[in-house]
Amino acid sequence: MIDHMAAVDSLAALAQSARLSVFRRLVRAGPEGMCPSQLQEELALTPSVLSFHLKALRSAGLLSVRQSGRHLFYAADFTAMNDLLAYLSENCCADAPDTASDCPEPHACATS
Amino acid sequence: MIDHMAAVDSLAALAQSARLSVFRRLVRAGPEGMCPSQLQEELALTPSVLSFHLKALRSAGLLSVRQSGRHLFYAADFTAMNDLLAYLSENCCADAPDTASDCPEPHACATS
DNA sequence: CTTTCAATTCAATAATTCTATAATTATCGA
DNA sequence: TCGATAATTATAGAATTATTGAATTGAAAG
Repeated sequence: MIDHMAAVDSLAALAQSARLSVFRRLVRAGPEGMCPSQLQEELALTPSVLSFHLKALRSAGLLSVRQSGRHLFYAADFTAMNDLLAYLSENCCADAPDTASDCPEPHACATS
Repeated sequence: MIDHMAAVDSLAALAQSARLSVFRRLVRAGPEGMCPSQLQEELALTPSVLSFHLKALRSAGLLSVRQSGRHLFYAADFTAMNDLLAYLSENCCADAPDTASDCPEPHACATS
């Protein structure tokens, strides 16, 4: 579902203050997504900084983009996010089954 | 439960190949944890590199340490991990409630 | 007390990543 | 077509982070 390298890339993409804010805003926004100008205003980022960070999130596979006229709509990729969350908790306590009773259940979030 | 800065720090700690391997190995190991010498052998890391990365994970609050004789035991902090997972999926699709039907359920993993 | 083993620290170098500014591409409406 | 808006790209300098190998601390065993 996701490999080690992809997980590192996703985590690196999220491991930056502005990018984490952007991603969380888009998670909140849902599948409709938002365009850079809205994000820019809400999060107080300059266009080029926002673009730089959107590109990083997109390269990591965490965002999808669609165009509508001169607006772009970025949306969180919920499958990618859920894969990442699953990867982090995978095999939780496999070597200590006695304590594994309340390990995390798999995530699932809207994809459409 | 976790704030923005703590989330960035945790993500940055995990966003590195060796560190992600160490963390996942410790997640698998459960609350008992493992000592650096075991990790070093299993993951093929030099002592100083391992120490460097363990320190980074510990600084981010993702690991706990206990001493036993001349061995240290590092263990994943499951509460910290679950807080991070929850932070990433928090308010998922809040702005698009129609599509939020299958948003992630909260995580919970062994802490003792 | 000396040796050995576990683990960390330190200093130097190498590599990556962030920010800011300026310039560029593309779309829409008058 | 021209001007304005949406967004990206380019580039360079600053800052952060990773790797290496040697030196160091500390506990345990003989």
